[in-house]
Amino acid sequence: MRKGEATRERILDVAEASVLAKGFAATSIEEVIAEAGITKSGFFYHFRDKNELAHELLRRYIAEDHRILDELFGRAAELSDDPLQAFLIGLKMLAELMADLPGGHPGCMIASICYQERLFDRRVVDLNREAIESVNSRIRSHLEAIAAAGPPREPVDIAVMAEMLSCIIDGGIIMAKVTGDPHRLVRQILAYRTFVKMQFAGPSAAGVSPRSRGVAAE
Amino acid sequence: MRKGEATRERILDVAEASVLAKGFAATSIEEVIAEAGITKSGFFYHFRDKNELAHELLRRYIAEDHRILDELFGRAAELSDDPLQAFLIGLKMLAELMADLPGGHPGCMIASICYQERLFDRRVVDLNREAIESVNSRIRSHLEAIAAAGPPREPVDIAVMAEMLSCIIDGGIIMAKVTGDPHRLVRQILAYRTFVKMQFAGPSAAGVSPRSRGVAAE
DNA sequence: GCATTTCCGTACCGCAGGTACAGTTTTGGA
DNA sequence: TCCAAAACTGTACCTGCGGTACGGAAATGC
Repeated sequence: MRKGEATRERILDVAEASVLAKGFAATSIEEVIAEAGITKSGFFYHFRDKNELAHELLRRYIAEDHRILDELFGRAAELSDDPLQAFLIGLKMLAELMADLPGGHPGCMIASICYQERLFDRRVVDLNREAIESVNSRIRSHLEAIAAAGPPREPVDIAVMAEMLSCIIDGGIIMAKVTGDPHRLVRQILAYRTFVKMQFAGPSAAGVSPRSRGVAAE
Repeated sequence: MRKGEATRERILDVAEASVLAKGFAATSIEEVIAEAGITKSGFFYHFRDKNELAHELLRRYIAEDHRILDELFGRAAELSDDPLQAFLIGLKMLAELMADLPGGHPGCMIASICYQERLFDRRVVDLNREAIESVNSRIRSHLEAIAAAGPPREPVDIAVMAEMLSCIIDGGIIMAKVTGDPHRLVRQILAYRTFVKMQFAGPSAAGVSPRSRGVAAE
């Protein structure tokens, strides 16, 4: 039971790296089992077929993603009672997290699957949609709390601003991977942070509502 | 000669759609030639191997991309002498162009290749990097002209703001594809437009430098 | 110590990428 | 009109991988 879990995780680790580097179709089971140190029979003991591998790969990625985001913005909320400051702190911590990844972000599984839609059954595609909407929803709730204290400087839909972070991250990952410069992703997240700050706490908008000065405010 | 070109383009059309929907490895030559109405021998007459297909696919995509961007911002520049207004007009036209795509944007070839790096030789990978830097450079030149007339409200590197558009587009395409809602890409481009407008022409920054009122200003 | 879990070995099928090469049709130009 | 080049077709073949099937062995936990 415990040993089985470990092997399963090892298979998923190897497969995830391969999928993000070569795509799902080019991720050969032979290569995965060779790197994971098992046989083909061992692989098919853990996963019925390749499609189930994809499903579990995505499920695990989403769970980890949610865990990280919740912990990150949870800690940020402990550092400031003001929703805006907490969100800005969270964004800065997110940027630092990305900066600390050795070799840069390996890639977003959601984006990878998105560009190979036709390979997967509806369960995987639906899960992918739910995942991205779930992240959007989490971010949106933060922005709604911020907007409750005062309207944005320029009229931009809160939902669109929430989606923008997902776009910035996915786009930033691509930018970083293509150019070979991991810092590009970090810069983009901080640029988004500037956008949020300007929308809700720009110098000329100060005084509209009581904004506490948090550690992330510059 | 002319007939050969047409067949070649037809192959590339079919292959491009398949690559953006299933990935490169899963794009079977058998399927491409069936849809293009030729034989396998015919395919290998035009392309030495699958890697050359990838290279030509990317080359064609980049050329078309540059053509569209140049024409779009070129026309925008004719509508306003002010760099900021021209850029804002260009962004709005870009958003409209994306909104008019039937079935939404089919996907970005650069992003697709990025998530399958290890499949291709260095020529393709290098071309991909040059392509994204080239787009960044084009956008940056516009933003530099804008910044020359007055500093941004918040200190954000012009290069980062230029890269941000690429990120927004690539991220927006993914968001639109995964959710099945093409309009999400349009909204993101317009949100980026708002960011640029706020940075260089916000109401509280007015009067710093003479900004002409263009048709795209709201 | 015993059942369950966790894997190994082997043998096999079908499909697609890719190669090789000879032959055929189409096309554009002199 | 003819001819050479371009633009394919047809066939045959090799290789590697996804996937199946099934029997058995070793490790694990109670």
